[in-house]
Amino acid sequence: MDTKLISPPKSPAYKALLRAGPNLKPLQQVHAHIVVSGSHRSRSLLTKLLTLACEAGSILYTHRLFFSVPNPDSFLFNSVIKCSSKFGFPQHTVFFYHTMLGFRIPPSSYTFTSVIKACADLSALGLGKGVHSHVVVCGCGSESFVQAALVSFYSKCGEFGVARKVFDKMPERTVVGWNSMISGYEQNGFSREAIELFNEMKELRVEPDSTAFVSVLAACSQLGALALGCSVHDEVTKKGLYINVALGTSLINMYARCGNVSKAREVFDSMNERNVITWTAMISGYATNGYGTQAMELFAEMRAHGPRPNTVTFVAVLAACAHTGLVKEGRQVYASMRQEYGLVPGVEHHVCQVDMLGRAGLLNEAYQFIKELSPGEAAPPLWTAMLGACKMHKNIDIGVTVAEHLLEVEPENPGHYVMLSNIYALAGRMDRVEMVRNMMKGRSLRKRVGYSTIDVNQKTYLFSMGDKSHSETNEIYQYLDELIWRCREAGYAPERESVMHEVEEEEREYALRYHSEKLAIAFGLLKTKDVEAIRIVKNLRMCEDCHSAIKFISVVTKREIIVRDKLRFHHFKDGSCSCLDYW
DNA sequence: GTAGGGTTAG
Repeated sequence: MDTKLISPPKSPAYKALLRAGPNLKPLQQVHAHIVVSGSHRSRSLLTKLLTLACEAGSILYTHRLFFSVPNPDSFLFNSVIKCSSKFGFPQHTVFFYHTMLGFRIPPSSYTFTSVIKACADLSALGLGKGVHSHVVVCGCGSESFVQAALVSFYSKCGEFGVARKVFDKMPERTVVGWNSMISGYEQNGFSREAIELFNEMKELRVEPDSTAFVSVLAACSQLGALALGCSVHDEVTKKGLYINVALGTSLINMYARCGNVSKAREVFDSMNERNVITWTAMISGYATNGYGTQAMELFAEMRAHGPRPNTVTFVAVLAACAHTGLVKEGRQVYASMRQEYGLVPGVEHHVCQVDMLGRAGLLNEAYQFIKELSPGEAAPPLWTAMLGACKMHKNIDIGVTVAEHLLEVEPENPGHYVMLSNIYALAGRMDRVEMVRNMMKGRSLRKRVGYSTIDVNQKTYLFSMGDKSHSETNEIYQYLDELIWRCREAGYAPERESVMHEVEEEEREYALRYHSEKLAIAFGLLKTKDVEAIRIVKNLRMCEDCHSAIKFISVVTKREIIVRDKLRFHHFKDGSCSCLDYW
């Protein structure tokens, strides 16, 4: 018989607390009983009550309970520090930590782990450094739990070198220690380093757990590395790991962000537990891949039997409406945010609305929307969305006004200059184009360099515009020229080079035909078999000329081409694109 | 006579 079952019975009051659980009203009722029965002097009961109150989300009640105890001991302090950190009240954790020090109660490694986590949640670098010194003084510097927390803290504060230093000095690296560093890399955008470290860990015979897989899958998502992501999924399956919510969601996100939506849906359907994040990931996956209708269907299902949507869910749904031209639906969804769910739309939601109206050609309405929303100064992202719409619909007048305004407010943002110069180019005002370029140069603003990557035989190849660094450069350029020629025969008309149509900041001195995505596609076509789809990841948005050219390439080569750009996916097949040219 | 930590997903 299990010995745990014959542990001594708890007091009735304690059992009542357990029954109440982390629910405020029942807890307060039990509290009243405790007071009436005179057992409110019991530390143990109050400690349990306090942690449950905190878990219930009432930090106020937690404070009241804490200060009802005359001489709090280290046990009570550690409890309140731990639960406030765990249940999302990091600033209170710091407060209780300072109070503890004021009471001259020595902190332990248990105290430190919670406090460091709180500092990480607050991104409070200075504060955390102070705690770190204290850790060393107290002789807790070599505790593996404390070290893992420190690694995570430093990387969340962007102090990468320090995080790595702490990691390198760990005497014994638990899987959690590795995970801290791997996720640190991943969250700071160093996906390749994250994957490298993951492999290094396995070589040292540390078994990855589901958390490790979550991080490495996130790294694959960032890179758009489908083949690698699939092999990680295989590994998860072979290990027989249970697909918990985080792992499943991470898989969905990986497949969606690598362009394989149906596989993402397969994972979604196979999961035992799903939460808001899971649903949002799937909806957003549909939205970014151009499946607006499916996104709306899943959202309807979520409203009917899924978890309650939150503000992030609404960003995904509104983006789906904007990108698919579902104006009527978008208006309804936007209104329902407040009316049905009591959620307050934020800047991201407003941007989606402006984007939606603007793309649909309702420029005046979009303009009105911004004006009514912010009688004073509107947020730059709203004007940026408006500007995109002006360029799309070639509305030079509003476009120039908006762009000039943006240049005033954000003179450091190179994107605004590029947009303005593009609008001038559209209007044929080449003198103005030159002027804007000179302004940029004068302010020594650098444009972002565009590049595209493609994976062939598990190797990643990177191309930038006019790139000639590749060993097979001649072959690639020759093939691309031939390809473009075949496209022209099929009806492709390149954009006139005198008009700069590039959405992003690529040099116009280079011919449009050597944009990085075209180079990567040519390389992919040369190197892979006829049946495979070509998958490209681009760091910026695609220009209209490339978009049009790739449609023709998909016809003349009879290949499916999938391009992930900065914002979303383009699935090219038989001469059309999943974005329906509405991007 | 009270618990037990650090890492993870949109």
